[in-house]
Amino acid sequence: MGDFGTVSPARRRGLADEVADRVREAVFDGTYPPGSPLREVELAAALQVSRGPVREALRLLEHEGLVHCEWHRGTTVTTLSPEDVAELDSLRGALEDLAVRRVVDLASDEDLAAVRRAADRMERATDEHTLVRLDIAFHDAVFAAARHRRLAEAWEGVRCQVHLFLLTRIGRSSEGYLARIPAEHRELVAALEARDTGLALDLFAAHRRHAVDVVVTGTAGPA
Amino acid sequence: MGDFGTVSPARRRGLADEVADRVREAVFDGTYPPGSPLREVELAAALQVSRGPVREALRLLEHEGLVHCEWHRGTTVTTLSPEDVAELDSLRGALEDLAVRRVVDLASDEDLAAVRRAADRMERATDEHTLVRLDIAFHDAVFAAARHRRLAEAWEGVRCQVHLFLLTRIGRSSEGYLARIPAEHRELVAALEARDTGLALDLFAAHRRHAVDVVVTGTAGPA
DNA sequence: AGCGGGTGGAATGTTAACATCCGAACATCG
DNA sequence: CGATGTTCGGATGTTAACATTCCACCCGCT
Repeated sequence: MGDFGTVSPARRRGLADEVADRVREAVFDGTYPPGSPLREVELAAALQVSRGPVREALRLLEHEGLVHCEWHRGTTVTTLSPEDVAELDSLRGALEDLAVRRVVDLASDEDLAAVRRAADRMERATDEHTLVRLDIAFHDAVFAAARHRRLAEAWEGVRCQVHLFLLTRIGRSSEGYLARIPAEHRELVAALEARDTGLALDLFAAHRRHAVDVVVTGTAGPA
Repeated sequence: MGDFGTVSPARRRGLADEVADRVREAVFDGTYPPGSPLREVELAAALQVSRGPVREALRLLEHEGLVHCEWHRGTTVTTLSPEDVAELDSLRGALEDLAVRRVVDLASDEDLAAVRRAADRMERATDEHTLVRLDIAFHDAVFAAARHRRLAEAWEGVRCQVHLFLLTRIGRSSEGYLARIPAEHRELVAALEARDTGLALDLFAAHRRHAVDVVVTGTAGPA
């Protein structure tokens, strides 16, 4: 079952990455809602590390778009305006189109299997927060299957913001979310496995459209 | 002549940004060729600052893809393999396609004028290095005209690598470069100003193609 | 009351010293 | 003679103290 043949990278990470992970989780857990200030000394004290790694982590999170830093004014959790959501969606579309094309053209069967597993995992989700997490994980798998390092890095630059956006989505309308989303992703996987570029592109575009519609119109759209 | 009406942001930058600029320039000047190690203490001593800002600057440059850091092993200037160039080109294509579409659809006349000025500036270039610099500046102007903050940030993630790539290009074949490139950019501007989406997309694609062809085939292509 | 300037506090930016880690060269043992 | 263990040097990772900057509050003036 495990992926033998590809041993774990076993690379030692610095404290900064660890701190970044913790803060990221805290933001997604709702501990730090959008707009909250993230003071370096507080985080340093809470995580029992010095301010150096904390600073580094905050800069990393800024590059991920999760927080916003201003000179001598501190960092706050990003709040996404409707314009931000539009920007995010268009950029994500450009990246995902390329990813989908590459997956269809030259993804290995193991990569596709990993994508399918990520989709399957969504079926067993019980609450919306974990479903959002698994949703992001699914798209991570898609970008990983594209086998394009720089593309995956570019996705990292919007990944957390999409997560944030999906979080506001479940705040607006969670009706049928748990049932609808897994089915939608099943279709995406099917199109990918069928190696149907046009269909996959359309389905992914529709998938994104559904997400923004909920936030923009405030409803789940036409049933 | 100057752009009055839009006052300079006048925001104070930290030392890290200053250091990053210096190192970037040094890399593009050839002071640090690809593969060179960038030691924190050396840079700190040379720039008369402490290691803190230098570390921060190096992390920034890593996000720009200009250098590569490894844990407890130091940072080195990026060396682009042929696969890297291919990755770079495809990602740049995805970003530039979106940018071109947006410029055609909703760029102001002032934005287009700025793009044209950037193209005009290339005519007066005398040596290849400054031409490369102006080439990058031209594409900066295009992304700026797209009025899409996140897209511009994504471009920043490939910008320096494209610069690096263009530098290797002039190393391979500089024949007719000084005369050809400005003309090519003039066509790009014309297509943009004509608001012809299809033509602009094609010309930008061809423009990218020319660049990679030089490096991949080792010649300037069919005369 | 409204406004301008000064002041205090708190947070970030910066620095220098300490701890940790990796790699290469040398010595050692089979 | 080859492989393994060790040691040494240099670099990065981390820490705590110092300097700078901003914001909010308050005071005095008009």
